Amino acid sequence: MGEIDRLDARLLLLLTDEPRLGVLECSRRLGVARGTVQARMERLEQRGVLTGFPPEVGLAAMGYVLTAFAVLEIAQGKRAEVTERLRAIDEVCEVHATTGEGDLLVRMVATSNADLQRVIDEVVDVRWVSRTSTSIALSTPIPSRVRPLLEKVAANDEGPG
Amino acid sequence: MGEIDRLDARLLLLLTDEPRLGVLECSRRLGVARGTVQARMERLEQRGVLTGFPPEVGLAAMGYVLTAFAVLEIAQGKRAEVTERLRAIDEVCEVHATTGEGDLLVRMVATSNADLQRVIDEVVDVRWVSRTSTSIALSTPIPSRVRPLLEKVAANDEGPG
DNA sequence: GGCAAGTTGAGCAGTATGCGCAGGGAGAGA
DNA sequence: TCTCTCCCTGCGCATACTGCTCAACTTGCC
Repeated sequence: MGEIDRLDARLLLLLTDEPRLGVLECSRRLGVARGTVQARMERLEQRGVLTGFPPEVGLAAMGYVLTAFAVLEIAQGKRAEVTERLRAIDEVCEVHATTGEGDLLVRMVATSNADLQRVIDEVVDVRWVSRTSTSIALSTPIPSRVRPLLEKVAANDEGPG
Repeated sequence: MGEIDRLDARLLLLLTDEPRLGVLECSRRLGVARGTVQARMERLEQRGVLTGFPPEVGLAAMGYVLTAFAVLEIAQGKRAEVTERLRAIDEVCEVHATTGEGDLLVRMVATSNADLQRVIDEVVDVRWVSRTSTSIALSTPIPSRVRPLLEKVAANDEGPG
């Protein structure tokens, strides 16, 4: 089912490194026929492995130089309501529902300390949020990455490619 | 400097919705000349606003159905060492250095409960990690998004576009 | 043996890309 | 007001890629 073979992984790695590569160029680099690459990409999309090529936006370059995380505790059974309110806050960039001490993990961005204060206030003021704990991201030693997982498959001996 | 005008924002929104659009098609949709779109994209890349079009990989479809977050407390002054060790763990997908109770926020993935146990153990066993607190992501009500921030600019009255 | 799936190499029409160039409009400064 | 610069526009060109189709070959499996 959710199996990715070596060629799939090599293709994804190639696209990770040079996302604007065309199908033809990929086929040349991988040493396979163009149709094969086309077919692989279609299948990867169908399986939900390759979900698209969203533009990666550097928020810092847009002025959103601050990133913060908040852990929210919320009233029992109010997760849907709270997330809806959070969705309406532009600066909220990501929300996960989690086990453990907190119920929601929120990532948000802001342009300045004052702006961050405003955003945090908006988040905290959401109804049914009972307790919050906020941390500012000082740096991001490891930005979001998938490469190592792909490399593991690409290095595998099984499968063609 | 880090200013994005309305046209830039509309272009980024367009690419967010349909990332594989070509320059020509973008120019048609935005009602501007092709050269303009080319120039805008180059400038956005130079400024670091548009950093690329990385393939978005559905980890769940690849078998990594579990996501977990860990907050690590580490020994004073050992951030570099710890992040280097974390970097070597394939399943660690993201690390932020934060203020507050914890020092590092780690996002990791795994294929099963047993696998997650192994990954967590690897993370926790990193030297200089003194205390950890782990949460499993049950769902992701708001996946990583930038759209609202772009829309805010696109809706603005200032600037051409 | 025979079927199904995947890969290959080829071809074709349509279309996009990178590049250059001349002209025009808007804003800054003398 | 004149001038300079920056940006957008519209055009054209040669090259290259895309989506699609086809027949033929390999592989694994019933």
